[in-house]
Amino acid sequence: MLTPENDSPPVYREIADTLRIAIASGELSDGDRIPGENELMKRHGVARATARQALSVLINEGIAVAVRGSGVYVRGFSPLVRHGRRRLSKELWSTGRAIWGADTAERPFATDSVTVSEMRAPAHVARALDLDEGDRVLRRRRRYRLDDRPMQLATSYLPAELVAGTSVTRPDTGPGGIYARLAELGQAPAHFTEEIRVRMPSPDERTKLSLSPGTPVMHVMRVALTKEHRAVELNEMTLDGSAYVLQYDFDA
Amino acid sequence: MLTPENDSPPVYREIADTLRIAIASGELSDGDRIPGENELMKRHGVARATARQALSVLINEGIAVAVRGSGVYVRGFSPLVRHGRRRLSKELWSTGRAIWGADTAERPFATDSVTVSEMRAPAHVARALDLDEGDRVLRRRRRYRLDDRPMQLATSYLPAELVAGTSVTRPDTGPGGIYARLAELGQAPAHFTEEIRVRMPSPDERTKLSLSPGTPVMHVMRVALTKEHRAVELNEMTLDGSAYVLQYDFDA
DNA sequence: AAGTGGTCTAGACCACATC
DNA sequence: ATGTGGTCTAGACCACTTA
Repeated sequence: MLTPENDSPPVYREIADTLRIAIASGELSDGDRIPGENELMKRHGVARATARQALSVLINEGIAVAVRGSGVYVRGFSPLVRHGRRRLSKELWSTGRAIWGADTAERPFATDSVTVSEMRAPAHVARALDLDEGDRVLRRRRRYRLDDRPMQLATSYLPAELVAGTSVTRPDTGPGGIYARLAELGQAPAHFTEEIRVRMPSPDERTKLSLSPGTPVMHVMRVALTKEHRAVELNEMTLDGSAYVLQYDFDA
Repeated sequence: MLTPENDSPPVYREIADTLRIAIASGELSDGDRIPGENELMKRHGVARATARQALSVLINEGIAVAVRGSGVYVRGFSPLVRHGRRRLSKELWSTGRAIWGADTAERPFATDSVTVSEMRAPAHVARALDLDEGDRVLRRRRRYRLDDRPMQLATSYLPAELVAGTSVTRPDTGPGGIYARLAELGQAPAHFTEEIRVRMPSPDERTKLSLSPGTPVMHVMRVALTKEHRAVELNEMTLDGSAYVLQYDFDA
C-alpha cells in the first residue's frame, strides 16, 4: 500500500498498539478473547498476513496467547513468590522439611524425571565449586511441578568424592533433601550466593516447562558454601518467568 | 506444499533449528553473519516468507539480531553484575559515594532525563510504602547509562511530607544520593527487600532502553525500610535483561 | 459445518547499507 | 548498482475447536 505518510509506524504495529491499549486500559482483561485474524482484516482492511503480524507482536511480548482453532486471548499473570532468604533458613531443612515447602504455603511441589549421574565437571561447574576441570561431580537433574504445572528445571552438582555412598546419589535423598544429608556429613550449607540472569528459553526448555511463546525464563545459579567457605553444591535452575517472583531481603 | 510427512515439524522451524545448532556448536559465534533470507531461500528451496519466519524465530529468542540493509548476526551477551548486598552497604552512601559506583568498579554511570514531580500515590505504591491511597508522594524518574548504552530505567517514590524542602525534590540530590539525604533526616535505610520479575518490555521500554527484539527485561521493586521498619522509599527499576546479572548472597 | 489459528507460496515496493 | 532486511497483498491448504 506504499505507505502514504512519511515514516509513520507500519500498519501491523498500529494495529498491535490499538490492541495493547485496549488491554492496558482494562477494556480487555485476563482471559478475554482478542479480535482474531478475520476480525482484524475486516476492521482495518488489511491482508491476512498483516493481521497475523499484528497478533504475533502481542504474542511475542507475552501479552496474548493463541489457541489453535479457538482464538487469541489476553494472558494473565499470577506468579509464585520465591523468597531467597526464608526458603533457605536452617530450620527448614534441619527439621526434615523439604525446602520447596517454603514457597508454596503447604501446597506440595511434585518432583519429576529425576536423573542422577556422575561425570567430569564442566568448566563453569568446576569454577563454581572450586574444583579442577577433570574432577568428578555428581549431577542431579529434576523438574518441579505445582498442581501439574511444570514450574522449574533444576540441576545440582556436588563433588563426587564428598557424597559417594550416601543417599544423595540415589533418586530419593530422604527427609530434608540434599542439604540435610550434607549436614550429616559435617558439611552443612551456611552461606549461599545466587546469580540471576534472564533470557528467552531454548526449545528444549520451552517444551519441558510448557511455556507459551513470549515467555522468558529466569536462570538462577546458586552456590552453597559451608561455614568454612567450602563450596559444596552448585544448583542451576531454570524458572518459568510467568510463574515466579523472586524476593530477597537484606540489611544495609 | 501439503506437508508430506505426518506431523513433522514445520519447515521454518527446521531451518531455525539448523541455524540454532550452528550457533550453539560454535560454528557461528558472536557477531558472525547468519545466512540471510535469499541464502535460505536458495539453500532450502522455500519462499521468502518462510525464510523470514525461520529468522524471526531466532530473533525473537534473542539469539540473533537483524540489521537492515546488512544482514542477520549472532548476538553476544556480556552482562554487568549487580550485587544486591554490596551495592547497598552503608559505607557506600554514608561516605558520599553514589550507589551506582558499586557495580561498575569505578566506571561511571551517567544519569539521564531526570524528572521530579509530586503526585497522589498509585495503589501499588501506597501499599508498598504503607500509605493511604490519597496520600502524596514524590516521584523521581531517571535513566542510567553506561558508556552511552542505556542500561536501566528507575522510578523512586518517597512520602512527600518526609522529603518536602530537601534536595531530594531537586534533580540533583547531592553526594550520596537519596539515601544520604534520608539519613540526614534521621530516616536512614537499614533494611531492603527486592522483588524480581521478568517479562518482555513494553514498546516504550524497548525504545528507552534501545532493546533489540527478543530481549526480556528484569523488573526490580525495592523497598527501603528504616531500622524502625518504616518504608521510606519504593524504587521500581526496569533493567535490560541482556545487560545484567543480579547477585545476592545470604546466610542459612 | 463453520470458524479459528498455523503454515506456505509468489509476487510487490520500500528504506537502508555496502561496494 | 546491488543486496539486504521491512512491510504488505492475495491467494492456498491444513489441523484443530466449537457448535
